[in-house]
Amino acid sequence: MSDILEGLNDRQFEAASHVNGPLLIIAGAGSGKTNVVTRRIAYLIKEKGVDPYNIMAITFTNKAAGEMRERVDRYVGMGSEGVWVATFHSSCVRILRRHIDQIGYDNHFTIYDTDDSKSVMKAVMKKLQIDPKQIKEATILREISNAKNELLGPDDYEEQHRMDFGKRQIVRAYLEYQDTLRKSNALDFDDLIRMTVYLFKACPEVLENYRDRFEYICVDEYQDTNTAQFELVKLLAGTRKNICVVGDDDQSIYKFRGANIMNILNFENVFKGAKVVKLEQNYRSTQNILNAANAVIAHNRGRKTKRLWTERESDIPVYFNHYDSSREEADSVALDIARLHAKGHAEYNDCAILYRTNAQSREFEESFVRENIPYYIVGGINFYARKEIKDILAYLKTVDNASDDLAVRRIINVPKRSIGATTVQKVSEYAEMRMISFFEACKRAKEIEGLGKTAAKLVTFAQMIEGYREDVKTLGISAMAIKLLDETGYVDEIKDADEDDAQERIENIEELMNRITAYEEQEPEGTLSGFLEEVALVSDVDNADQRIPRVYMMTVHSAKGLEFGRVYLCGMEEGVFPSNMSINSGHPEDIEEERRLAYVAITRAKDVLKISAARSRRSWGETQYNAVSRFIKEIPEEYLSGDLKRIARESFEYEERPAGRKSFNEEVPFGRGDDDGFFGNFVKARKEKKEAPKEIPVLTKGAELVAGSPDYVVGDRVEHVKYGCGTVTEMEKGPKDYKVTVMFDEAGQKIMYAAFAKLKKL
DNA sequence: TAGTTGGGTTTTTTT
DNA sequence: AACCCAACTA
Repeated sequence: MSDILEGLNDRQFEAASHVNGPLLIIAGAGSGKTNVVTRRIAYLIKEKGVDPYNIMAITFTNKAAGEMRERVDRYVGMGSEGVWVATFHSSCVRILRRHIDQIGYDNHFTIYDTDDSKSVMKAVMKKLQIDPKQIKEATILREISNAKNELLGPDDYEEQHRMDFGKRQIVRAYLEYQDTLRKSNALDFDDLIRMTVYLFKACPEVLENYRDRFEYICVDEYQDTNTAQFELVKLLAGTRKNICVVGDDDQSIYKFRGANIMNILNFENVFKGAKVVKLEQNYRSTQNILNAANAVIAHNRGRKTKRLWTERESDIPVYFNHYDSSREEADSVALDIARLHAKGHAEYNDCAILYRTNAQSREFEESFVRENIPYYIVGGINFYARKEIKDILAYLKTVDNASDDLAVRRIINVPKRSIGATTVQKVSEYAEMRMISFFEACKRAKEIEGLGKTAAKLVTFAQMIEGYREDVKTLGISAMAIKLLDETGYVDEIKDADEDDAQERIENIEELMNRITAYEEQEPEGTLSGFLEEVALVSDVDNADQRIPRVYMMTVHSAKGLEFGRVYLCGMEEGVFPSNMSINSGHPEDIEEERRLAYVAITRAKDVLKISAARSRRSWGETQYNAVSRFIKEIPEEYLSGDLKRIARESFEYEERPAGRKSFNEEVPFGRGDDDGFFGNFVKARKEKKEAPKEIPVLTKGAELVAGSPDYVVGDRVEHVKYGCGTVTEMEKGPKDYKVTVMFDEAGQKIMYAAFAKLKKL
């Protein structure tokens, strides 16, 4: 027997050693599925002589893809890079970049994110005079997204709803929306999948090409696939049907995004004769945690019955605390972590705060700032969704693809160039009439009537952009971007505006510059399109480096696929988790999805799980009083410590020990006194702390950039506002600025521009 | 054209 | 409470 599969348990071995024909792996949380999948790939290559080039592994997140890549490289060694490991979306982009011209698009297409789609829809509704009060743009976009996930293009959708007058407006909006995208040479997220399927169906020779290549296909998180993705996989699998899917029906939590749980439940019917393997041994959590998880998920119907078990016994119970307010909940969690950390019982990056909605992060953030605990919020406002980042990206997009009207219009007057709405309107009309892009119309502004002096400004703008298009070719992306930031005066404008978040916004721009240089470093052949593509497809979770010592806060959705030593599952209340929407929808299956979500949350914890709820919670202006979540009541009391009737103070009477022994702790740091005076005092005492006055970094203005060379050299120790201390390992003089590489003690290696980094010599 | 103000809306989750 | 947009004013 081969040593590639050594150390696997029986079930894992059975799955990993399967070679031909369809295979369904039902992999419970923490059952080592990535291990099984990657070992199987290694086994196919090394033992069965399969060429790495003939294997494809598809995931949902870049993070999962990255992990898989790493392990495949490790097990396979030489030649492993031939294996196609990518997310659904990036796989499709790769394919479309090569062949999309065959279905009438330009290969230089832009990818629109959710925000972009929203802007387009707004404009569409205005044009079609659809009243946003009658149908919300979000409703239309959701409907369009659903249609696309079901592979219905605008024409198919129109056909299907020909007689449906209630949907008349949506049909019109969809047609116009798609038309706008096409003119801008843009695809939205859903289009990436849909167009690839369309391409395969329209051009059999292209499909044939990929079918020949991908002899073995493996799909991760299969329970999250939607109809379009399923179709894509089916097309690629062809008649060979060497398809291996891995998933867990109990962790299907993306129905709202079109995921079709039937894809996994029906797999055996669609792929007759499929081998099915269940992985039920969990290598992550303690038995107590699994007991709670099993108890909750057992309340769902329509699942493939499965029961997780482990060899990890532990004395640490699952905690439940019922606080008086969400404020108290946040403070207590922060205090708990602060105390454990002070005693050396917990590392910050071992801890995660999980909640149902992003809005809940706020209170935790406040408490953590007060306690001086480093934290990181995953998701929420995506880094790339911030205004200043979107602005600069719009510049880059304009440089990359001038037909992207959305991007051009976003920046035409940012920073202020005295080009107002009236002018934009006139240019749009002109462009529309001549069937040219907005940018093209700007170039010809002199021909447009009634613009007066603004015409010259438009021409200058267009020339400036075209200048940068040349600059990318000669200088590269980052140097062009630096030049752009400098010449447009974008950063200056932020500084001059003197808003109190100026510092933060400049730091964000700095971070964007870091990411550009990082991209250039990683992909020496990289292009501007390539960078923008990565930006569009990389999410926040992908970037969250769990090795950095800080507490991680995120929604349960974002936490899927991750694990933490200590998990604080917060806001377990009726109306929050399960959400009001799911309770009131009238569809019992919506509650089941919430329950799966709760199951995902619980199974993130390795050693300690602390669940909490609050009696009162402020949410949009009003105080709400919620009952304890039904999911908590589904956990038998013997699995919980601190029952529903007891109160906050008891959470701190136990201090868990690494060995797992329970012991009483006399000091009650946070007990409720005889009455409720303590809470107000507590908050007041902490509020005193003052923040250091904000300092705005000195940067840009070409002169300063070139003149001031840094006061440090290679080998020096330096300090960075965000990354802490590190050693300079490399310095390279660029056209405008020094490019500095620093190895930070905690944050790892970063490449940055001296003017932005503001490094302090130590 | 740009800045201000008031009113209405918002929260489920995301590649 | 916070954000976004439209309408109004300078």
